Amino acid sequence: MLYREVKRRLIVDIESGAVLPGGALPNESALARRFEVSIGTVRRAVDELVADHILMRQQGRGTFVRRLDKARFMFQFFKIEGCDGAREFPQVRLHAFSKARATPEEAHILGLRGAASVFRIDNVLSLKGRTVIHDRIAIDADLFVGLTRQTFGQRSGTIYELYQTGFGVTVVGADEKVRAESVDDVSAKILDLPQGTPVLRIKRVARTFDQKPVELRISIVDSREFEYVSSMREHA
Amino acid sequence: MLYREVKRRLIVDIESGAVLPGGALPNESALARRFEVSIGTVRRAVDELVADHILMRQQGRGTFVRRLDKARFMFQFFKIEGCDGAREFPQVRLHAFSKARATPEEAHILGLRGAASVFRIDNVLSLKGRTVIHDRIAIDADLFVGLTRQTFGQRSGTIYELYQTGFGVTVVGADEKVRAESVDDVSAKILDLPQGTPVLRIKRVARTFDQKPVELRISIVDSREFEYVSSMREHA
DNA sequence: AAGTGGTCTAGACCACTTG
DNA sequence: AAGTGGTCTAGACCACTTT
Repeated sequence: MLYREVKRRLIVDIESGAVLPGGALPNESALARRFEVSIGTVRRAVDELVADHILMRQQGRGTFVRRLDKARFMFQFFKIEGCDGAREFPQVRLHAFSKARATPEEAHILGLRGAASVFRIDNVLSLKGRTVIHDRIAIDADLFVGLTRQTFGQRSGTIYELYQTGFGVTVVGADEKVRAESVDDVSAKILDLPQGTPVLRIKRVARTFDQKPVELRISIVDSREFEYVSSMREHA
Repeated sequence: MLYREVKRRLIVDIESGAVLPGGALPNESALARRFEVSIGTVRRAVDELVADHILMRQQGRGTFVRRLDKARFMFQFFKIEGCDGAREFPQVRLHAFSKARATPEEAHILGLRGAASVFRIDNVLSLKGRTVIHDRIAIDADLFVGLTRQTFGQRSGTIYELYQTGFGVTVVGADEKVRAESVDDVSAKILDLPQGTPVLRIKRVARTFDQKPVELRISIVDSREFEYVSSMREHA
């Protein structure tokens, strides 16, 4: 389990900002010397971080910390696609931004104390020019100090890229629970749906290292022309 | 990529029945001699097959071909759980069994010629004593020669275990697409739901080695008290 | 005690990228 | 040409299971 220790120390380097997103790690022999292990052990630790989508290797160039850019977001976290299988990056519009006391459920899921504050962000996402997703996001205000409607609205990349480069919060995974329900009045208005239309309700808990929850997101999806996809296999 | 070749040859052994589900592989040094590679290369091939849930290693005992038993089915393929996170093996009741011409969609998805036949199997699944899932399964009749309502109904384990031990078809992965819709009349009756209740409609394509599709399954899920869960991370 | 998989090492050689 | 990651080898030593 020596390689586990190496992996842990590499994660510390990433979390602490010693190596920044997009930046290169020292080469394998340097890491082997520093951690006093063989190159094979370094490789095994890096292998896992590559499988976790944390690092990226390029033969002949080096090993880099992956950025949570569009391509990766689409690949790892965006599971809505057209009924014909077409995948497309959604157009995102900020619908509401506020700071408020966490609800008991939010506090419980995000692991906050009772009196904590959260930022609440409502987004409306469009695919093929149609408004099909209504996202309600809640994040710990103490983890994203200084976040404002402006910094959020003016971000250049994905939301998770903003978390990562602006606040040092790297989302590494998420759990989702999906159910069918009749659209509520608020989402019906946003998605321009008749009352009672069946929609998907997706509850996502996004996590950073050590499975620590950092974001709660409820997505309401008009699934008449788009679907939620899930693949159950390891290697593609 | 030598280890890929070793992996391929191990898969041939499994598909051909040279090593049966539950049976042991030769030990690592024997495999290394047979394939004329080093033990490390054998290990890498086996590592991937273990990650794919095809093989299982037990230190001190050996390496075994995994059976598609309940435990594995629950872990890998059954994604419905209670809203409280409780997981339970469903009670399954055979509702209908027939053999018929494949519809164009079935033929396309399963890769059959136009005139092919399929078995159609309707199952009703219960959790916590409540009927919550209606499954409609279609499989290539030419792949499951000799399957009857009796052999199906009298199976001892899971459906996928029957495929594996009875017909040499090992399901190794699946893709699912989920949408919300109003329950149709047939499923409404089976699930005892009022007309128009929102339900999940899950379309699963189960695949064997080389991604070959072997089963098409439509599941209608009453998601009022149960949810579809999906995890987006590599290592647990 | 013998046999199995689990981990780690040390190094050779190759493929690719950069200057 | 020099430096990087990618693959494969050969073997030591450990932990565990079975006999």
